[in-house]
Amino acid sequence: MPELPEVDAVVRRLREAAANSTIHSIKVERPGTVLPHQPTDFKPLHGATILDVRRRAKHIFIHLSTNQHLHIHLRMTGNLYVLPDYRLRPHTTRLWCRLTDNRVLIFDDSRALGKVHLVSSDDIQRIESELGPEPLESAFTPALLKTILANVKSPIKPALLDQTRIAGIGNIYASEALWHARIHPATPAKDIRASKIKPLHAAIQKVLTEATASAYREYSQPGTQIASEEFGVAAYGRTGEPCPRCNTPIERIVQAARSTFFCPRCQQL
DNA sequence: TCGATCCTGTAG
DNA sequence: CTACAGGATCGA
Repeated sequence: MPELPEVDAVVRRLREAAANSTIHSIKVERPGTVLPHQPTDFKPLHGATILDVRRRAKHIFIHLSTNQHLHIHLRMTGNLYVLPDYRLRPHTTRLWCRLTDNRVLIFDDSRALGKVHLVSSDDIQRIESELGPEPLESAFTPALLKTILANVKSPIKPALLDQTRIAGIGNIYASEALWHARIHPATPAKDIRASKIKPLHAAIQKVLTEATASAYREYSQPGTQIASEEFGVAAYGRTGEPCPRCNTPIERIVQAARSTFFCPRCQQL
């Protein structure tokens, strides 16, 4: 279940395994995965070479020698990896690409919420233009964060999940960043004190940087399942457990239909 | 800005 | 059995 650090690790692993490989054939096991396309739309890609694999926020783009791109979003449970033979694919495989060396690129997604679309360079430009800045790039400064949050009436936690504001923060690391910055998740974004902007910016980068390093280590083994077990979670999923800073029991609330975890003592309104 | 929705799997 | 899951979109 990927957030940005896991997507980044998946992309890196895939690039190493599949760049410069040629697609022998593509099989769509579940048509809903490729909607609005028809499975037959992928036939012209047979024989195409994978030029590169990259990501923008949580969107993955596989550039093909036909000058088309596979636009992949893993959503909640998607995963991408290469196996030595197509017969080894799990039953939750939604689409797979057999490569000319007989290895197979698997799009595995148990909940089937993820998507694989065939797009043009123009489509990619449009998709990217609707996304906020990458939280780990140098353009994302405390000053920019301040601008992004100004006038935003919604609570900070759901605001951090809005990909048009900042692109790449997900539910776990939003909770974790707010815990590190000692900000209550229900604080209206525009009301975050100026003195808290820098700590929040630092917390976002710290959490994502550490999670990325952790995801790289976990995914260095081919075929590793998605999970961020090595990353040291402070609050997420720890309802009732003591806050690592002050021992107050962590609480769970629901915001915009997503779970939020926080320390009611360290993170006050 | 909220709730429902797309799906399946797993934990309690 | 029910509740919940790390995402995103749609309509009310």
